[in-house]
Amino acid sequence: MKFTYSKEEKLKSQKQIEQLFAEGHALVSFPLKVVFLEAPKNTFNQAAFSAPKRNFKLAVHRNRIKRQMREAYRLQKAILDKKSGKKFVFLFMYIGKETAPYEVISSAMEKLLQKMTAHNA
RNA sequence: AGCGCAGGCCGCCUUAUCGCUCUAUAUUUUUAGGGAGGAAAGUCCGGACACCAAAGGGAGGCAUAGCGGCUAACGGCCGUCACUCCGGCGAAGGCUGGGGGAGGACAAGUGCAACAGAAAGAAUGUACAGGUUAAGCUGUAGUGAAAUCAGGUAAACUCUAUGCGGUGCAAUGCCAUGUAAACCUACGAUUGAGGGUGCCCGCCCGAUGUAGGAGGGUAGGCAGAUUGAGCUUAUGGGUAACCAUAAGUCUAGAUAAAUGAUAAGGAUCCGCCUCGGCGGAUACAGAAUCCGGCUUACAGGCCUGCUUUUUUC
Repeated sequence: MKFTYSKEEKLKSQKQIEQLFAEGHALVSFPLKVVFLEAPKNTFNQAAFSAPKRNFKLAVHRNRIKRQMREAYRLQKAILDKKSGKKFVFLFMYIGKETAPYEVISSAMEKLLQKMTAHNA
């Protein structure tokens, strides 16, 4: 297993994102929240990351949060692949009001991934 | 040397591991190299470029305002003068150093104005003198920068001169994919529906058309787009902004949006203190068509000029 996160693993389709909001399930592990949905047609798991402009006015802060979330996902996404070949789309959101150290984001991401694995098993 | 003011410059570094993106090279995932800023920000001016109707006339609106220069252009920059502020020298006239410097017109109209004063444009008071049938009718005193004499003010309306067409890369062109020349309603076919990126005129386009409804589909790629009023150095011209010539150089190019994450070490600053360590801090902030400016934010450090204080000679 490689710790990669390339273009194929980014969620881009606006249609899929709309569907995700409409039909997806949500899980929370502060300060992160994830919305996910099974996507049988996909050949990869696809993920997107967001930090709301309402809580983080500066682009620098939003960039940093998204980068840290992406890094945490990249290093720990192997948890998802242990089970069946089902593919999913995800949207990770940062719901905290202030920036957090990387360890906090990393451990929150780990919990989320394990919760999802349990939910889908 | 310290403090203050003004201006300019820099604005953390190295290594390792795991990743992202672009370009070459390989051709099946190797190898090599590039990868945020001085403000990338605010989107306030000016351009390049693109389209809108040949981008034409008018109304309206906006901007600028001593003089000279620079520039592709500007509301920017440079120089300079009137004026003005702070300091030094001098008895004084004045000389000198630094800072500010939106500064056309109040001889067209309208408006505004602290204090003093009876009164600052429909108001003529008090005292004295003159004068008359009578009367602020005349003069002086007093207030003030200014009193039937008019003055000040235009970053007040306004006037004058000059300039400005509009919209912006989500512009625009091409390729691919998909659907439906389907259905309903209204209007209309040269006597013109409707449209052409503010208004009026003019002009242009315009018929299997136009507008609306309901219900579907696509929302990918390429060009624009990263070589440009480019950057560095040298020489020459110019007080300067800047210009000319020569040589060298290629320096981000993403698109649900790369430029990162983690660890270790170092540097600078601050605090504690057992003088060797420990703890903390390292700002403002993230390219999106590209340039030239302006404005605003900024830990810490360096340089230059001036004022002032102290010490030494």
